[in-house]
Amino acid sequence: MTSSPPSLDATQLGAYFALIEASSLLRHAVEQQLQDAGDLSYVQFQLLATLGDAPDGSARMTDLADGVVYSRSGLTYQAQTLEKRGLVTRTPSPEDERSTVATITEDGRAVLARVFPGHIAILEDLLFAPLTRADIDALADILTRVRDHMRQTPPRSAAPRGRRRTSG
Amino acid sequence: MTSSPPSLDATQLGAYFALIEASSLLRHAVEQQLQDAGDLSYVQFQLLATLGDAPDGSARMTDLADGVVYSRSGLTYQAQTLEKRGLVTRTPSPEDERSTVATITEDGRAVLARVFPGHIAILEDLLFAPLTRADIDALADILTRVRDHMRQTPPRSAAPRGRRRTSG
DNA sequence: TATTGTTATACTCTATAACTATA
DNA sequence: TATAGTTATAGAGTATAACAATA
Repeated sequence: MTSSPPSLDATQLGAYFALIEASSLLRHAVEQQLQDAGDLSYVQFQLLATLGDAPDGSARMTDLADGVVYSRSGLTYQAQTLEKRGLVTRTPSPEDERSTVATITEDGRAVLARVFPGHIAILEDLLFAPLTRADIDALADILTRVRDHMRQTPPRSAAPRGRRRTSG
Repeated sequence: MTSSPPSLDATQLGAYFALIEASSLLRHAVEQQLQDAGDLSYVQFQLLATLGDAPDGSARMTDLADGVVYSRSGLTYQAQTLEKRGLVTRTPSPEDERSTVATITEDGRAVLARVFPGHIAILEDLLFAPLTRADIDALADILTRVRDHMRQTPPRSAAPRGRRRTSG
């Protein structure tokens, strides 16, 4: 009874389920490791890593929220948590007084450094171990395209407020 | 030892980030749709879908927990929620009095049916739209291997009680 | 008026531990 | 004693709406 197109073929279904389950298992394992090694949630790690990757260790809250979290209040919550622990600082932006700039601290970088090795070890063990170099190349290529496409495609029920700013 | 390679190459990093971000965006979009169309969380959908897929619409709680959820109490919680809504029933197993068997109801199947089209539409739009047939084949192949590998690899800190083993 | 960010709040989800009951 | 499941409970995380301040 495949009336309309309400159906996927077996391969599509397989890709979907495997994607969800693999990412779910990976995420779970990584979260455990981050918690054990650095008392960090995954989101917190993403924030620290994003800041640590920036040239000056800083980023505007909005940009952080765009890349990592889905709601502004969620980011505020996480930033507060990190600030209480002294892993980031928040200061008003000199250029735009409305903006807040988050900056990773030395302690923040230290936590990041403490957490990285185990993080990478899990990726090696869980994600890359069963893959060939060609697999990894293909996976990166395919998923990068998917991600870029998803970023461009606005959510069905676009929030009344926040826009995805990739439209530039 | 073997803490030697505390670094990944650019392609590995790309594959990892793309995997996390793509699955995260997809998950988010799907959760939104499931919520809107059927007032279901993703886990609840997974439970219903698993039951709906079973020959008799039933499964033991433990088996459900193994596939979908990470803790028993979490499954109990979700099963209760679904039961309150009349989407599943729970009955003691005749074979093993310790076990509980969850069964999807007609209403449960109806919700599933109501939710499916939109679910599939999102997958088409977000996940498959930018991919060729060959991409999808490759993705399914690679991620299936990854998932199977992850399933076999036990979590680092195994819970004192529940083993994640499919020791059947 | 639009944008940036915070606060208050409510809610969902998850996990741990203690507990019951059956094998 | 080991397994299956529930309950109590506590905590983390998220989102919405109201709010304040700047552009």
